[in-house]
Amino acid sequence: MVQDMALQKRLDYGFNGYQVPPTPRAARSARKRCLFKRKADDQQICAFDLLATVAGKLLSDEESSPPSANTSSGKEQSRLRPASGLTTSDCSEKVVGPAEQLVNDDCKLRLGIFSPVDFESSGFKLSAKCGLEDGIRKDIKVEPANIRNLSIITRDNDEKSSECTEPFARNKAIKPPPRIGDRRFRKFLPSKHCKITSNVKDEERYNAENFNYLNRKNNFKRQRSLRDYPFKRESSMTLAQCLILMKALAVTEYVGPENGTNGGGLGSGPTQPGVIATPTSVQGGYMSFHTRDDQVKLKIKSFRVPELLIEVSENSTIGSLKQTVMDAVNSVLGGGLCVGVLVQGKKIRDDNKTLLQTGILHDNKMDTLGFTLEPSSTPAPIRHYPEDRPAQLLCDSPQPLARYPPTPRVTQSAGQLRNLDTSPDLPGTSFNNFMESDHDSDPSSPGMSSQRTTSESKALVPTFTVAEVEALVQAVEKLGTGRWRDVKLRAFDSAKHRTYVDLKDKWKTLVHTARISPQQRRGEPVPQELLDRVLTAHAYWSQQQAKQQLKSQPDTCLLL
DNA sequence: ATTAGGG
DNA sequence: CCCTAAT
Repeated sequence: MVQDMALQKRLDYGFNGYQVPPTPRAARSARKRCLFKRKADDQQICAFDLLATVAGKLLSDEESSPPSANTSSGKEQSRLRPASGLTTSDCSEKVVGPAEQLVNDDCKLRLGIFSPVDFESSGFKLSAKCGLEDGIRKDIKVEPANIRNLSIITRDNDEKSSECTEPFARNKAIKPPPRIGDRRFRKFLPSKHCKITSNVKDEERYNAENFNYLNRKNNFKRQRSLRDYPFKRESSMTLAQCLILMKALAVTEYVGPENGTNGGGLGSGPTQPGVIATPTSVQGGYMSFHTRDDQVKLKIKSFRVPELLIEVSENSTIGSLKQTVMDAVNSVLGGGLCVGVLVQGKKIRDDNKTLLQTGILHDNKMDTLGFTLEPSSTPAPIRHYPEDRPAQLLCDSPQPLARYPPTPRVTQSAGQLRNLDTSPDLPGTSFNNFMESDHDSDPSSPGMSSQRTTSESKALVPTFTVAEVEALVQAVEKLGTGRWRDVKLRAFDSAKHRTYVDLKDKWKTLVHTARISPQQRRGEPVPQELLDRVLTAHAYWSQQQAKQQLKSQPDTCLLL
């Protein structure tokens, strides 16, 4: 069948992501790896060097536009989008070998052309790892840049650090990452030891996964807290009040140019908030473009969602309103949006203009810089029925919703970020998204104050992102539906908060989602293409299973 | 520890 | 997601 061939093609994908071990077993082997690593320092190819090499190679191949202040211009951005279909495997497979081979034409093609700033501003970043188990292995991967729980940390030779024995230690003091967005990429850098850490505080989870009784205990606790979590008693609020509450800030913050050493960022530098004109309905998405040195550094705290029409009855509960807005926002996001840029209220249409030409300078006033989300095709009016979603619904799925701050907030995910880029299909394959936060205590302040609130307050993300779904689908396509542990290892090894049970469950719901009509679907929409693949893969593997069973018991099913 | 499936 | 039974 044609479909089978298509599937088979996809199944041929390889994968070679690096892993931060999420399971105890993997953690143990990681320790082994690390021990080895300590002894093998000399042979070890620095991950950073590797990156530098790749980047430098890419740059030197790209004579037309040397990196300069202009590199983040629209012209550049048009090239930022990695070729769709880029996967970790695509890269890492190419990457094994001497540095020079890292970037052959093929790989370059797949990677797209990155300039230094692109690594962070394009929404993707490169990272690398050296793993030593049986020989030297080098993996490069491309991942969404807004993944926060992974950082490359350069280290001196001192290996006393706990990096290996505590693979999940929070790295609060994230040292300034190697200057990725930097023309120094053209050179090799002095060898430093890089490590990739996960931002996850994971002792408890580690234990929980390790021991059933602990698991139970934790589950019990969690359930209690959820049950006891009172749904906000805002029900008396009028709809109008609520809408006021939901008004978005639409603030663009300008963070001054980075002065080298200080990796801090959020609090530093002059901030010149500017409000975009007349917000209508808004979701407080968050994303940030980080660039370095002479680059403009922006932090976009929210986007206006255009043409978002919502109809709700005044009798609706806050809960149903939240859900409605969520659904609406998500459906718009899922439908693909374009990002528009406003400077002084004027829309900049010329994508080829540089920031410089547009007047977006690092020392400029940023009070008039704005971004918009624009529907790529048609506005999606969304209507909702008054009481079809009472507040109890939220209690049914408390995790994602219960903690939403008053302003409905859609967590900016890798997948959504991609959507902003209107890139239709871009499988990120390694997911280390979303730091875990266990602040059971104070869900209150949505936080505008301190250094890290913005990024960390949206930490709790139990819902699967589109990018994760992509990875899951890809893994299942290759491995089948009966090998969740392998799926986990293959595609989610570094995503500690996804257990194989999660993956299995997600697959179940995916299959279900794919079977129902699009209208009945809720939550962030999964691209139809993915759902199709789900169905195809599911059918394929079901068939395989059936065949296996037939083989094992041929006599029980006799053909006529 | 994993897998399969019901709730 | 949770829970359980069966591997």
